[in-house]
Amino acid sequence: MKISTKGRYALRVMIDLALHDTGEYIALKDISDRQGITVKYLEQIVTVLNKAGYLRSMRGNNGGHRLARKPFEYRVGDILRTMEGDLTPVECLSESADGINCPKAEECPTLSFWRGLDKVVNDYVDSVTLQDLVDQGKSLTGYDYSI
Amino acid sequence: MKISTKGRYALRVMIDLALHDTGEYIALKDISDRQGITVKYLEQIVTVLNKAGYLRSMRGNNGGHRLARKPFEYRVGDILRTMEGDLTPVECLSESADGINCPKAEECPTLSFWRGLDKVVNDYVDSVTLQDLVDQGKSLTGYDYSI
DNA sequence: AGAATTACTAGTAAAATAGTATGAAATGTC
DNA sequence: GACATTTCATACTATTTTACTAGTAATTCT
Repeated sequence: MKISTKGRYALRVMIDLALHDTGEYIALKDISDRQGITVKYLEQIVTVLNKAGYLRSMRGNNGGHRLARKPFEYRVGDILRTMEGDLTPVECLSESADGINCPKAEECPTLSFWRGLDKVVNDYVDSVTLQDLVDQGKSLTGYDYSI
Repeated sequence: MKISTKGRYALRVMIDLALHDTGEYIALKDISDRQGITVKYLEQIVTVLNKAGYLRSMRGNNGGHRLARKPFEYRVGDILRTMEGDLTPVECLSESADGINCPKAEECPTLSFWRGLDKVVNDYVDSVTLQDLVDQGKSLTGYDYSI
C-alpha cells in the first residue's frame, strides 16, 4: 500500500519546477543538486511527465524542463496516477487493457468495499493541486528562496 | 499502492468464517475448498490473525478456527493493518521501531499531503466492519448458504 | 567544432511478494 | 495406544517489482 519513489519523486520534481520557475528551462542537474536524486533517475521520471504533456522540455545547451501549465492546473492525483499507472488498491479495479477483470465480480463480497477505498483515495488526491503543495513548501521553516 | 494477497485473503477468510459459523471449529481444508487458496498459504494467514487475537484455534482432530468475536466487532481496518503492517502511503509515516523518521520532515512540502492521504484511507477502512462485508456477501446473487 | 543537455534502450542488484516444503505437536476416535 | 487429522513453527524458493545504473544517440546553443 505504498506509493513508489517514482510517484514521490515526481511530486518533488513538479514542486521544484514550480518553485524555481523563471520561464527558462531548468536542467535536471539543478534539480538533482537540490533534491538529491541522480540525473539518471530523474531522466526516467521526467520522460513520463513529459509524455503525459505535463512538461515542456528542450534538448541541448541551456535546455531542460519547465511546467507546461500553471501549478493550480495540475491535480496531484493526475501526477501520481501517471507515475503509478493507477492508484487502485486491488488489481480487479484496474482498467485492464484486455478487458479482463475478475470473473467472480458478481459474487464478490469485498468488491464494493474496495471500490469505496478506491474512491476515497482518488477523490482525496484529486482535491489537491500542485499549487497547494507549492504553498505548503513556501510556508515551511527553512525554505530558501535563493535555491 | 496495492493491498497484498495476504490482506485480501485474510478478509476472505474472516468472511468465510463468519458465514459458516456454527460454533464448531472450521478446518483450513474447508476454507481452502471454498476459497481456492492452498491450506499451506492459509496457515500463514490465520497464524497472523490468531496471534492478533482475532481467532480461536484448536489443533487435532475436529480442530480448526472460529471467530473470537462477533463480526460487527471487527473493523476491516484492523484486519488489514494486522496483515499489511500498516496502511501508510509513504515510509516516513510508518511507526518506525527505531524511532527514525525522515530528518527533513520539518521542511517537507509533501508531508501534510501524505498525512491527509493516510487519514482518508484509515478512516475509510475503519468505518467498515466485518459484518458489513458479510451482509454484502449474503445479498449477492449466487450466494449459496449450503456451502 | 564542442560543450551541454535531453532521449532512448538496456541492464542489474536488492527487496518484496506469493507462495512451497518439512516436520513437530496436539487432539479426538477407534 | 495406534492413528488420522489438524494446527504450529520454521525454513526455503521462484517470480515479480522496485530502484536504480550504464551507454549511446540526438539536439541545441555558443
